[in-house]
This record gives sequence, structure tokens and C-alpha cells, in this order.
Amino acid sequence: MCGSPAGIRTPVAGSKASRKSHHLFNKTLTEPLLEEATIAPQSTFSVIGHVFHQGNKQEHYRSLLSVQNPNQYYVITEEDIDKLFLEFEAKGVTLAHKRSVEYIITMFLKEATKETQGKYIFTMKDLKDYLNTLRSTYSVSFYRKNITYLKKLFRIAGIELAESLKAPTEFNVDSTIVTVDDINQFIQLVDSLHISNHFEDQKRDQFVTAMLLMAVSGMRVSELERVPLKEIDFENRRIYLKTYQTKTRQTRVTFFTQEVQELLEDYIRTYNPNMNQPLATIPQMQRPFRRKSSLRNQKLRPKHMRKFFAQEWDRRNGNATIKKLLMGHSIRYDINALHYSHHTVDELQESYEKIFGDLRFLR
DNA sequence: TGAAGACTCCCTCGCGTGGC
DNA sequence: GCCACGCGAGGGAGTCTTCA
Repeated sequence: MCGSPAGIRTPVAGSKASRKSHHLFNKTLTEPLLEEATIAPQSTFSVIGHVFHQGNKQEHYRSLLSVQNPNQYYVITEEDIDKLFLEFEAKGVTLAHKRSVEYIITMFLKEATKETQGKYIFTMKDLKDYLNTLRSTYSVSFYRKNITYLKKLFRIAGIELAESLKAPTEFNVDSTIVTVDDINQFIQLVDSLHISNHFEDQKRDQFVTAMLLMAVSGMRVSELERVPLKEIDFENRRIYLKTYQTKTRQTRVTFFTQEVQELLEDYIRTYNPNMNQPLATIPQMQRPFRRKSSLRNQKLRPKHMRKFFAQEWDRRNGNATIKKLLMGHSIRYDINALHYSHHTVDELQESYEKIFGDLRFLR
């Protein structure tokens, strides 16, 4: 193992350092291969040939190494890393996702390998130690992520260990239960901050309206951010989400209650916001939870509004297929929804009214 | 305040299995 | 051999926290 267990979080988490290390993914391999490279104090390597072998890539790289036991080493080249990221670029993944994979790969290369002129070399023991450290330091889900992208890199590099890497299956599910009372208490808490001048009028109204809109429509925070106010059909209480506005790239329609309709209209009348902008952005929704300790220490977050929608729909015995359609859940394996249970927008809204028509929070 | 880091959520894919 | 089904792995976007 090349790094100390405690060293994983700090050096890589240092954003400046990790940003600098991104040169890994842009550099092309031009240097002579492994000339007089040293891997570890006890192991000396030197180039013994530059002939490209058509067979196993790892054998080829090992053939370039003059070591006592070449088979115990695994080699990752910058070209392998470039190939990994070429795939992401070709797919057009988001910058955030690319960065998160870069972070995982950089962490591995830095902590578990030795770099010599554009080559990253490690042993099985290095890998085992690294994985043990990861497993004991981070959550299961983050450990799983690491396994996923290391496997991908190993496959590209022709490292057979890829097929031996298995991640634990368990993962954490946020099973927070959210009721009308929970949301009422939350609003009271916000109002207490408002009264004590910790919340400006507009901020309070924007925050509460946005939270309730998500609670009654089932929209995600990111979806709320992508819908300009002018695209909300206030009169009919409908929101048509386009492909670029949803997480799943599927269009859908969702609805909101009369109470939220009144809140939205009041907000617009009172503050005259830019109708080309959304009701609230993600930072505007998140910041109060960081800034205000009483909000920070309670259980609800913006994402729980969508959970409330799903849970309250069930508590009121709403139709499961319609819930899927309103929330934008996949119906790929739902034969009923896919082939038989089709609904017009009016029918969906009629069902919505039956279930959520009397839903109110502010009494 | 924005970006990075550390997760969480949930959709899709692929493979194994069992019934016909 | 085909098909339906279930399940776990893979994968990528979303969300929240931390940091400079």
C-alpha cells in the first residue's frame, strides 16, 4: 500500500491538489517507456524492449519490465485512462459525473499505485490494502462506486482482476416518513425564524411555496429549478415537464393544489419575480438548511417533499399506476401501465383531485 | 458563493432460472 | 429452444455537505 489509511480523505479531498492532478486525463503518452524507472526502493525496473505485442496488454507491459517477479505487477497507462474518459465524453455525460469518476480514479492512482513516466503500477496486495481502507473509511455505496469504475478501468487496461472485484449488495435507503403534520411543523419552524427576523419576507415566501409545490406535485428540486415561472399553468394548476427538465428525460405532466396555486399567485403579485426564472434555485432551497441551525437539525430536506408526495398518495389509497406517471417513475416493466392503463391529462388530473383535492398545510 | 467531495436514488441491462 | 420473470450489477444523474 502506498498511502496511509488516514491519508485517503485529506490529500485527495484537497480540491486544489485534485484539480492539479486532472492533467492525468489530458496528457498524451510521448515519453520512452519506463526508462530506468524505479517503482519501490527494493524493486528496480528498466526497459527491455519497445516491440508492441498483439496479445495480452498486461503481458506486453510486463515484458517491458525487468523485475524478479513481473507477473505480480499490474500496469495502467495514461492511454487506458484516456480511453475511459473518451467513453464518457462520447456518451455526453454531465461534467459532474465525469468529475466524480475522475475523483475515484485519481484517488486510486494516488493511493494504491506508483507512477513512473506515465505508467501506474500496483500489486495485488496494493489493491487489497486499498480496498480494505476504502471499505473501512467510506459508506457501502461509495465503496460500490469505487469498485464499479475501477473494474471499468481494469477492463480497459486488460487487467484480469476486474472480474474478481465484487461489491457488497447492501445499500442505504432513506426511509424517512413524512406526514402532513411533519410539514406543518416544518413551516411553523420557518415562520418562527421569520418572526425573529432570521428570514426575510420574500425568502420565507419563496422557500415555503417552493417546498409545498414539490410536496403536492412530486417534483424533484432539480426539476423545480428547470421550470421557469412562465411555464407553469396557474389557471389549470398544471406543470408540463419537458425532456430537458426531468431527471429521466421523459416528459410528464404534474399538478398542484388550490392552496399552492394561491401561494404562487400571491408570491408573484407581491414580489413581481422574473417570470423567466424558476420559483427557486437549488442553492436557494439548500442554503437555509446550512445557515439556520434549527433547520439544519430537523429531519426534513427538499428531497423529502417528493417522498411525502409518494407516501401521502399511498396513505390516501391513490392509484399506483397514476402515481408512477405523475412522479415520472419507470413503467418499462409495468405491463399494465405500458400497454393498457393509458390516461388523458384530464383523467390524470381528475384522479389527482380525488386524492389530493383537500390536501392543505396552512390552516 | 461556487466548486468539489461524498454520498443517494433509481433506471437499465444482462444473466440465471424455470415453465412450456 | 423460446419466453417471461426476477434479481443483482452497472451506471449516471441528483442531492447534500464541506471547503476555500
